[in-house]
Parts: sequence; structure tokens; C-alpha cells
Amino acid sequence: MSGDEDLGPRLSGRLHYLLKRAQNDLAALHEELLAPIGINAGELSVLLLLDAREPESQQQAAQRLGVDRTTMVALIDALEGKGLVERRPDPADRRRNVIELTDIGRKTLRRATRASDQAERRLLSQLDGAETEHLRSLLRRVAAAPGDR
Amino acid sequence: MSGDEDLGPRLSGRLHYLLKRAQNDLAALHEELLAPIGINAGELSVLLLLDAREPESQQQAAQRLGVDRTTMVALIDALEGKGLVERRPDPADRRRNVIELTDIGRKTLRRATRASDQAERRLLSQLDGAETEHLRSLLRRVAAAPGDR
DNA sequence: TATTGTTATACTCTATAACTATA
DNA sequence: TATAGTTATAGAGTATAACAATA
Repeated sequence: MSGDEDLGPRLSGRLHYLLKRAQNDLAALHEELLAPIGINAGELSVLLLLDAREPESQQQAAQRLGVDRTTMVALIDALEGKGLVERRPDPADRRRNVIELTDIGRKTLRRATRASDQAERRLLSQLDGAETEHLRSLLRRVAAAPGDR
Repeated sequence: MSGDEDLGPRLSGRLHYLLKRAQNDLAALHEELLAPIGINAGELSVLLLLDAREPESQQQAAQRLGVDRTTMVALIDALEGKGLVERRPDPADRRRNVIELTDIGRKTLRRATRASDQAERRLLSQLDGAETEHLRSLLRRVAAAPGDR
């Protein structure tokens, strides 16, 4: 993207532009820093979710992440193909697959989290620690908004 | 997306998640509030840019907005089809099209800006005025980062 | 009948490659 | 040769519809 203020203050101050820009930049940093680990930012989200909520069915994971269950199929396919998660039929309800992290998945998660931390630090290199946490807390409150859709 | 803290703090506090979520929610609000006006958020960005920098060639506009020139062709096609902008061959360099807002385009821009202001207010309904401006200023500084590519 | 996972398909967004007209 | 606009095409990413297995 171009510098900054070639756009005029009305555009460069709009939240649509600012959020898209921050997200694009962070996505590029994640692509660069996660590449050696062999996963992408979306897969990291799934690993983080499983680490917090495991064991979890594909449907539950999809709902929590806000994606369609068909999207989750592809995500789990990819992660399972890399040996990071395992599908196991739920004995209590055999329509369901329970998804679990493997040991390799847990190790990969730790490495990927560190890489993602670094991506965040580079994105926010202009902010000090207090400002970084303030930004995070403001965004958290935005995400928690009641009528947010 | 699901509530909030079903995800665990490690995921729900990650910037990747927070930014994507804020952007998704804002996109949904824009879709709703801009629909009666007949444009989308991307087209609003082009109108805002032209209003600040007009007259501008398609290539210049694309570079400033950070999209490919082929993407700009489609954007201008749509806006021209609605009578909001006009292409005019540049007499000084007839390879170029100069793009200008029409009167209807300027009126539409004003209405769309108000709708987008409302979308932002709804997204940020949990923040007071000072917090809103603080968030905007933090995001501006993130966007202005030097090595952010 | 309803739900879970799956597959096939389609849609949106955006980029790359190739063409044309101009320079 | 190089550039601006255009077109055709392809690749992500994600959704909808239909199907099989199970409840």
C-alpha cells in the first residue's frame, strides 16, 4: 500500500481503511514468519482453540471460530495431513469427530505462537508496551459488543 | 462469530483474531448501511480518494489504494455504471484515463460517508468519544509504521 | 426428522499473463 | 521498449446444497 497521507485524511482516518490495512500487514507478517513452521494464521487459530477447548467436535470448533463446518473440514484435513491433530469418532455420538492435538501439534503450537508474537511486535513497532496493551484492550471491547452484527 | 471467551484468552487476545473480527463486523455493518445507497465499502474508498485527489488516473488511484490496476478497472466500471464517476482520456497522455467524480457521485459520497460514520459508531458502541479517537490514533500509527511493507 | 461430517459446486476478491493503443 | 487500460484466467477463501451415516 502507498505511504499514508496521499489518500487524504477522510479516507486514511476511516476505520474500514485502518482495520483492513492493519490486517493486511499482519497477514503478510504471519505469512513470512509462519512459513518455516509450515502452517498459516488460520491454522494457528484452530490449534489455539483446540489447546484451550480440546477435545472438541468439528462442528463446535467451527461455531466457536465463526466459520462454516465445511470450512472446518478443510482446515482439519490440512492439520491432520501434517500430523498436528487427530480425528477420533466420538463413542458417545458416532456422527461426531472429536479433534485432538498430537504431541507434534502441541510443539508446533508453541513455536507458532512465538512466531505470531514476533509478527505482532513488528506490526506494532511504533507503539510502546502500554500502548500495545491499550490497543488490544480497546479491540477486545469492540469484539465483545452486544449488537455487533 | 461466537460470544467471546469460549475461545480461551490465548486466541481471543491475539491481534490476528481481534482485527479480523473487528473488520468482519464492520464489513457486515457497511453492507447493511450502504445497501440503500447502492455502493459497497470498497467503492466508498475509491470515491473518498477521488474526492481528495481528483483528477487521478486509474493507475495512480490503484497504487494509492494498494490494489492492482486490474482490480481498479472493475471498481471504476461499477462506479461509472452507476453514474458516480466518469472516465476521460487524458489529452496529455492518451494512454491514461482521468477519473472524475460526477455531481451524483459527490452527493452519493456525502450520503455514504454519513452511513459509514454510523457503521463506525455501531461497531464502537462500547467506547466513548475519547476512546474512539484513541483507537483511531493508535491504528493510524500502526499504519504509518516504516517497515510494515 | 434432525444433525455431523463430507463432497461438489459456486461465489467473491484479487492477482498474473497476455493483448491493444499509445508513448 | 515501456506504460496504461483492458480482458481472460486462475488462485485463495469461504459459503450453499446435496448426500451418507447416525441419532
